[in-house]
Amino acid sequence: MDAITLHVELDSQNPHDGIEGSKMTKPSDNQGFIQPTLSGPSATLEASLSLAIHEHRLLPGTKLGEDELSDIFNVSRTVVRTALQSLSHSQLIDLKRNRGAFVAQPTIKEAREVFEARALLEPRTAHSAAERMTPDALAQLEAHIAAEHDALAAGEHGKALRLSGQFHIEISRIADQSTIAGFIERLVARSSLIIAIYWRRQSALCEKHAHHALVDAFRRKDGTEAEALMKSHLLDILTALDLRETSEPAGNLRDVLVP
Amino acid sequence: MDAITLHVELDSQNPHDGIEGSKMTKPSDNQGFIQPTLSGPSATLEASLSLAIHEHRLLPGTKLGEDELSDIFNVSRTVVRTALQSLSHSQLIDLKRNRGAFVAQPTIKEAREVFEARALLEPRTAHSAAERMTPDALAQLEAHIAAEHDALAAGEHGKALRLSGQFHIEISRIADQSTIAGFIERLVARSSLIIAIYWRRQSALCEKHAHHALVDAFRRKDGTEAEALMKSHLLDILTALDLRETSEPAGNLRDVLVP
DNA sequence: TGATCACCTATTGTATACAATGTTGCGCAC
DNA sequence: GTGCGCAACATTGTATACAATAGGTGATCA
Repeated sequence: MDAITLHVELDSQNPHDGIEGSKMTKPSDNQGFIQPTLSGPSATLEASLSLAIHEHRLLPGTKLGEDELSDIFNVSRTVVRTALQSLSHSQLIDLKRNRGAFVAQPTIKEAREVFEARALLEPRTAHSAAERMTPDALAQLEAHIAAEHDALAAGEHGKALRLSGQFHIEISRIADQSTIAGFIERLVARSSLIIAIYWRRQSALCEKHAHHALVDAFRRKDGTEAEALMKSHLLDILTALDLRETSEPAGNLRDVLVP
Repeated sequence: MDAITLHVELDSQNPHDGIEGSKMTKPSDNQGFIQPTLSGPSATLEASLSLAIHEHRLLPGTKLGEDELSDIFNVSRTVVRTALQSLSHSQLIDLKRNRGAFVAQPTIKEAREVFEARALLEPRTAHSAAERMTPDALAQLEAHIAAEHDALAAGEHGKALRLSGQFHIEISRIADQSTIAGFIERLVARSSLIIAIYWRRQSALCEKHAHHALVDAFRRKDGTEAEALMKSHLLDILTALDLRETSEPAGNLRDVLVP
């Protein structure tokens, strides 16, 4: 039930390449990190891994060997370990002692918890954001939606998924609540893992409409409407997940075998 | 405005001593860590530092030198760095590149944000906890309040403060929302720093009454009442802080000098 | 006497070597 | 043939040595 091989291609020569594209086109795109926790080489590594996870190039359960990563990025294991510890704190990866690092596999219970927490934080935050909305912030959100659309049109589903998550983070940043924004950032990150595991719709993530509606509410500075829209948007995502207990990988053997 | 010397005495021989007392008497007392992020020696170090910060033996701004800590705890700097990075993620310490680790000094803005986040999360969580309350959990909370009382009576203000914060964490754990509990844990930790900096009442933290009232509501499984009590309790703490802008250490020099 | 520059020291950042642990595969016994 | 146990291996945990950087201190010059 674990340890898918590391099948994603990570640029060995210049790890910056992977993020440079989006960074150049949109200055606001800081790879999903509101407040980078690290600096120096390990920050680059952390960003690359985080990006790959957000874009579903690294799937839940994938083992992230220290030697493997240090080879790929041409840094020492010390740097790799620093980055892995950081990602472990963001709950993007599980760090098992003497076993190694694995891309996290949120359980169904954790998935529910994540969306309960989001339901508690994000609607109110959207309300605040609407009230504090400025022309600049609005333009930024509109540009963001356009980028989402472009990515989807180009068939870059991973990038589109990451951008759609980042949309939520930018809203929380506009609300000028960096503490809550940090929490939402973590929740969005885990949501990406949850979607990777439990998404059931055949179609791609269709958040275009919901995000457009939100921006409309923001344009009118209609906090109440934004709050309601965010609430239903989160519910939409949640209902598109298959969180039936049966899809769990049989953690409780006895319950499965003894009727 | 920074770098108070490391004046706290940390047991060098057996770092476990500091936490052993409360751990033995109350099995539920896991030093404030709901889900320990580290394991091994660095976890011990992390726990000791976290404890010292929660009990205000380590004050905001205190520099935590790597060599100093590795001497005190008889571990290598590698282990120390791991613990410091972990604490940095909890925002209990600031890690400044090439400068070192300092016990965090939340700004006034951050202090407000922390309590806004708590106001968003904790009342609803208390509501859930009340509905899910079991006799065991209730007994645990009552024992916790008794421990708070004992610590206060013994003049152990630091311990009392830590326990009063932990009370909130235990409530969130009873609500069976580990994700939200993790957030509340972080918020409580930062609240401890905020109290260390901005507390203005001469008297000690008088949370006895509020916590008792909460337990009463829990006993009756009155979620609505618990929610309201928690809300006003948080407001009480907030109003006991001196968050006037003037007490900031003059970050904006121009505003101060040019009338 | 004051300020500026350069050097020096103290401290952190990184790499590597060694120790410890978990896993896997093979062989042996039953 | 199956199950157990041991041993070799791969991988992570820890310690230490070296490199790099920032801050402080002293000297020198205006």
